[in-house]
Amino acid sequence: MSQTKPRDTSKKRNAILDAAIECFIEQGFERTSMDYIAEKAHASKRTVYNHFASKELLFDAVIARFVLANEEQKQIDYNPEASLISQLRQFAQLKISISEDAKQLSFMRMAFGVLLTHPEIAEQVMKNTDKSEDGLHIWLQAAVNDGKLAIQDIAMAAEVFWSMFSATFFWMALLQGPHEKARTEQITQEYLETFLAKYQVN
Amino acid sequence: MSQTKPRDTSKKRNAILDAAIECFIEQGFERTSMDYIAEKAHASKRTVYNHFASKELLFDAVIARFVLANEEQKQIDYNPEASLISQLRQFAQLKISISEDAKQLSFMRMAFGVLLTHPEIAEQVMKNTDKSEDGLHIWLQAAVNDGKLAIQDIAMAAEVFWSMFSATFFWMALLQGPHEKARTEQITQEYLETFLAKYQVN
DNA sequence: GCTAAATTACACTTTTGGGTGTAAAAATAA
DNA sequence: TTATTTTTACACCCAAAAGTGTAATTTAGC
Repeated sequence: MSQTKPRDTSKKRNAILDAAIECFIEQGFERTSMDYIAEKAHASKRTVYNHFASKELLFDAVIARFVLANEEQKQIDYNPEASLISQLRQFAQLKISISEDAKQLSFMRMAFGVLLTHPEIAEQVMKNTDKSEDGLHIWLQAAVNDGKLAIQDIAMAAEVFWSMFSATFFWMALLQGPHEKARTEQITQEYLETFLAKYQVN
Repeated sequence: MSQTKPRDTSKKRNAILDAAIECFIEQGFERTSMDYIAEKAHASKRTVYNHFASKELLFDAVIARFVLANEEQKQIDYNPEASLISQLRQFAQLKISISEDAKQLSFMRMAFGVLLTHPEIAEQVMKNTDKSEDGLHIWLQAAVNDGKLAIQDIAMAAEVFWSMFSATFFWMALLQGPHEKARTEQITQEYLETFLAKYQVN
């Protein structure tokens, strides 16, 4: 009779994930060896493999954890008293703050590098990421209901909004690093004005 | 007396580049071996190394060649008779057509994957790419001169324009492949209207 | 045809790194 | 304490792939 004696192995597992995420950011996926991860995690390579059957699966777990840690939906509530532009600026700030966080940027750079290079991993990762409701949608709907914005298609308007900010503060930042502060504000202002020129009710 | 007898080695060199570009697209940079490139180029590995001292340098040459081949500046001339939106749609089409060209998209995916993963290569490549004047700038200036657009900062307006289309038809296409035709037109229309809402003179 | 340059075949070195097998040691629930 | 699980140390395997040295062979300019 084999009795199941499940123990809590999450400590080592987390130590390994911590080390892995650090290594991947520091050296990139390809150049990080499993030996090095083990060393940083104060674990034996064998233990790493006991927890994660392959480097790919370890990478998947790292991504999953990162997504989990950052999926706190920062919702900005619609405030009929405040100006539209100031509230929209807060949404923009969500994207901008990513481009200002060197650690997060490094992680994204690494992750997308891997995803572009390894389609099979990309597929795995995409499966595990459910597209959650965008906080901007809710805000836009509220502004429409309040008669301040005229939008036919909320999803489309959100796409207009995010496309501008993503291109500059995510994709470009990925390649070139963060922007200068003055320039960031200048561009943000222009994007916000453009968005409102289209959707604001006169 | 050593007489120089320089021969034309561009044939083999180009065959190697052709093979390399094909291999990199097909398998990605990391997974392509120099042996395989040599085989596809109908050359010996030694010859490959005689032309390109390392895999990195071969990659650089591939990028340089691709940039060269695609740097034909497609300029759309300003036409005071035609509608602004129809002319701007032609600029948008430049970006969109990239996202519809599977081969080019594959190449971009591979190239950016490498650039994100290998910062040292990225640096090399960036050095070799001079930022050329954007055709849109010229068009926008002409439209301003014609009194049809009101733009303070041409470069900024161009950035607004390209950021929207790049995010959707370049970066997203890189990850997700091309968009459906109907959706492409819908989004394009919305982006163009947004741009004109901001800059068109009433 | 002569000659130097370019190319080839091929064997070889070397490094790297993913992944495994195993037996001993450490940790932990009961 | 005991029984079971987890972890460790460590030796190994193995495949892939970058890059080199060399001598023979082909090519092309003159």
